[in-house]
Amino acid sequence: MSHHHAPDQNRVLAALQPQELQALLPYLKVTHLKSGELLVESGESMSHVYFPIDCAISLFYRMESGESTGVMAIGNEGMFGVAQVLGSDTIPYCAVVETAGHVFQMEVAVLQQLTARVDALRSVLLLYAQASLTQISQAVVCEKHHSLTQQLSQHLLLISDKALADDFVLTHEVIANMLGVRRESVTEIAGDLRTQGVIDYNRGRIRILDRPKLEAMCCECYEVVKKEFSRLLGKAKS
Amino acid sequence: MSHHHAPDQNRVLAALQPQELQALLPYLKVTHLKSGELLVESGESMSHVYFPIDCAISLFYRMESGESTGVMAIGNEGMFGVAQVLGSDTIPYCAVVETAGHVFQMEVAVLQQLTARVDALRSVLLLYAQASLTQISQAVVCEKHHSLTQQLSQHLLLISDKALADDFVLTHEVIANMLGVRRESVTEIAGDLRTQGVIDYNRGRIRILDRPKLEAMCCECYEVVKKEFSRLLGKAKS
DNA sequence: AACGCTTTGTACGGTAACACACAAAAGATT
DNA sequence: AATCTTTTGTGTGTTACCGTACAAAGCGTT
Repeated sequence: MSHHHAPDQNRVLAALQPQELQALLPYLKVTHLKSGELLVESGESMSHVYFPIDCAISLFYRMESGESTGVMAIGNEGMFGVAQVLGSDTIPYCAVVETAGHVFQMEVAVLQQLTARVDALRSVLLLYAQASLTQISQAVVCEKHHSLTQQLSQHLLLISDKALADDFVLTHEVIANMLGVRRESVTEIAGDLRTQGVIDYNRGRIRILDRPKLEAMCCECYEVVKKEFSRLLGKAKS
Repeated sequence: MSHHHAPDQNRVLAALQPQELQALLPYLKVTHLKSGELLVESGESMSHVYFPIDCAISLFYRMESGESTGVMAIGNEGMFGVAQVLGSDTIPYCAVVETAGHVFQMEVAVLQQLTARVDALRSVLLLYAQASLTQISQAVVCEKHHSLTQQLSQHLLLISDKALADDFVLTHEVIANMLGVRRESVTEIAGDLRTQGVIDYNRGRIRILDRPKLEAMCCECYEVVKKEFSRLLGKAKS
């Protein structure tokens, strides 16, 4: 991965026609996001939208009880800021960088103006909104019916896809938070996966050793969402 | 409730300015949907979109194992057919009528044309799409952290809101399917609620006796979603 | 080397919801 | 009245994950 980032490394941007992408280019700026960085607080309006390249941004809901729990993760398959495209300045969730990496960022106002004027741009962003709806819907199905083993496997695959790497920085604690379970439960299942030679990990760094096996362990949800993204935004490059 | 239905009984339609609503009127047709009716199969394209008046439409995912499980329910606060607005002809979920009632229906093609031309209409529909995203996101949070008692209470309130009535036709079986739990679990919790005088029920008919108490029993999620709908689409009439 | 912080490991009782099995009751059908 | 179907009730053992507590190990800092 060179230090130069092409816009088509993000699948939403890649779904645009060359001329629309050209129109966007002057307003896209590559930035690096640090792990744990808080992008926006629940209910606050934001200055930029983000098109991830090789990082994962997670949305969290802060419960009245004080704890927070993950809602979804966004990576190179999508964008953070659909709400702004759909006409809402804020969302009731906060956004945190789950794994560090790069993004294309763009000012909200600029995107909104372009979206209003350029039909083809709007079409693509709305298709992503729909893909996004499917992604969350499938999460509802998944957590109701699938075991923690399946969910953890799926989450590791998703993070791997977003980080563009087989290994990434992520503690059991952070995963537990995202999946809405105890840290100890993650440790236990992760231990099983390690015993079976599917993954390895050490102090916050996880590596996927046997991807096919990991895919076999996770539920249909992973594929359902993946297919829907391909259908709506076109096949991924890799 | 008279036999004549005004468009503003649906909150998405009610959010439109008078002139936009006028433009839609010729294409809206009131229909009655029977309980259990299958509106569209997973992956099939549909001829109409629906703006519910006093019924609930549920989305279901058919799992590879054969069972199906609820994803979300749609009533007078929304519409069935956002996917078509966002540019997708199909979704990977099927739609079933959970409680019978009336809808405004409209041909997909007509809505798509109007949406493309009329900015104000598009704005409102996209705001609903965003509200919809919040609704599902909150479902993810809810089923992870809240007890079945809370979820059942919430579901009964939601159905009551959609049916525009304190009592409605709904068996434990159907609720269980929607919430993704066993029928026996629903029977047990519902029995508790009945003992406490919060609800009463009999062979498929449920009545809410003490709404305030029921609201007290359910989690914050109900209010979070309600507020977000109000913020995006304006306050409800009632 | 000593200390502290972060991350991971393990153990134990508790509980909410599960799977399965079957009974009872209320309407519907003949 | 007898039968059938749908809906609801109940009981028994099982399981996945929880809450809590604490130990061990890895890494950084001084």
